[in-house]
Amino acid sequence: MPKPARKRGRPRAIERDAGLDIAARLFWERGYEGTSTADLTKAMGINPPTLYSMFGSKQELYRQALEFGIARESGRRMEILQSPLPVYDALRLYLYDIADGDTQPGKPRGCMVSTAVLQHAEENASVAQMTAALREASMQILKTRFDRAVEEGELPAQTDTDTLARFYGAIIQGMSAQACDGACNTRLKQLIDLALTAWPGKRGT
Amino acid sequence: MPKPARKRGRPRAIERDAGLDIAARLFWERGYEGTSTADLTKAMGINPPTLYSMFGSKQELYRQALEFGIARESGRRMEILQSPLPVYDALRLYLYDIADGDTQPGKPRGCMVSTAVLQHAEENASVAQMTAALREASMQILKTRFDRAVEEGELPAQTDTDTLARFYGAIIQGMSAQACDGACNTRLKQLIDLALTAWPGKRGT
DNA sequence: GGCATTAAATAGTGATCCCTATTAAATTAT
DNA sequence: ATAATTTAATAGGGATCACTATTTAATGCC
Repeated sequence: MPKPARKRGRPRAIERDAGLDIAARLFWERGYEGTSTADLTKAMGINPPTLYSMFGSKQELYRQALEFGIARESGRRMEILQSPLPVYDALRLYLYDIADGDTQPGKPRGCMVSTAVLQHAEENASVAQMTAALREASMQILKTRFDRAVEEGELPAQTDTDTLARFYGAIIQGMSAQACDGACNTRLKQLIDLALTAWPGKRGT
Repeated sequence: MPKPARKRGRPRAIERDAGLDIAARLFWERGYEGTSTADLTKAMGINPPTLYSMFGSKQELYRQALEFGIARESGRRMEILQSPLPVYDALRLYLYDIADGDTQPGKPRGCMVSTAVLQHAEENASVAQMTAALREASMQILKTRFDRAVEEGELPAQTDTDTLARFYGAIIQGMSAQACDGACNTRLKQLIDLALTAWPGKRGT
């Protein structure tokens, strides 16, 4: 019989996911260096030892908060990108979804990863490497999708899929920067529409 | 007779411009929040009171360092953009120059402005506003050049010059982010070349 | 040399940084 | 009730943060 599964011992003051949600939001808005552990404990309603026993360290909490925040979006975005649609349309919807993420009402502007920890103190180099790796991975996902499109004859065989992926990666990063600066959803999508005119074979050639 | 013009009183330990050069480099590499006043005084070889008497505050020093750093490039870039070349060629050379700036050997990666102070602590909101205003201004410069091209018949009358400017602004911001992550000069220029295929009227239509 | 001037260095300030040794509280099992 | 277990809170440590009141040094002019 599965009992209420209530472990013995003092109950947690906050669930792990609830803590990660709060941390993700703070790091997202203020960045890694701009968010203090005092900010985090205060927002979670806990004291420092609780934070450290739950998450280990500030850096480790950031890693987990990134993972948590990404997990919420990656499923939907993968579905969009790997859908049976033509690769061009899948890419367009994928970029639109990112633009929506950059401009959600009641949430921080921009992307949690695209423009995070670019310039940083030396002591935070390993944190910067985390976000850089995530950016690289997201461009690899695009490249892999484009490679498949080449294999399936949707793109010319000589297409430079790597540059194509890094180009749309740059658009994603630029959108995040402009969203941080206050750009609205419509503007970001105008940007996407223009960027899509660089797609191989569009507009003649 | 113009004497050596040596003022009386104790000579400065470091000239203002030399100090700004060092500050610009540090802020460029580590960002505003990642650079401490101790970093700055140590690199300049001075003590805190000297820094504060010369520059006022950390924020004020950042403002002056940005101004100093921008002044070194803006002249050349304006010449490129306002040259008698066709606007498309001027834009290409302009973007190439920025790519070169993002990947100078022996200098920090990326751009001092394009990806600076995007996420930040609340207390640094006014600093973020400074860099945001500089980004906005640089896109306005592009738009103004494109507007002129429309007037001179180089671009179709119905061209959305604002979106066009924000699109190449996004490319500039994306290049800076990717340069921070280690992208080389060649990669950035491949990106530019692809972005230029979105230029109105290129590749048919 | 002595004075006025200018800018430096000394030696800190209180606040905040990330983090922790220790103690107290809240729960289930006996 | 008592014990065992699990987690939270108290209280503070050492380092660093941006910044400054005060004193000292280095120059040109007389």
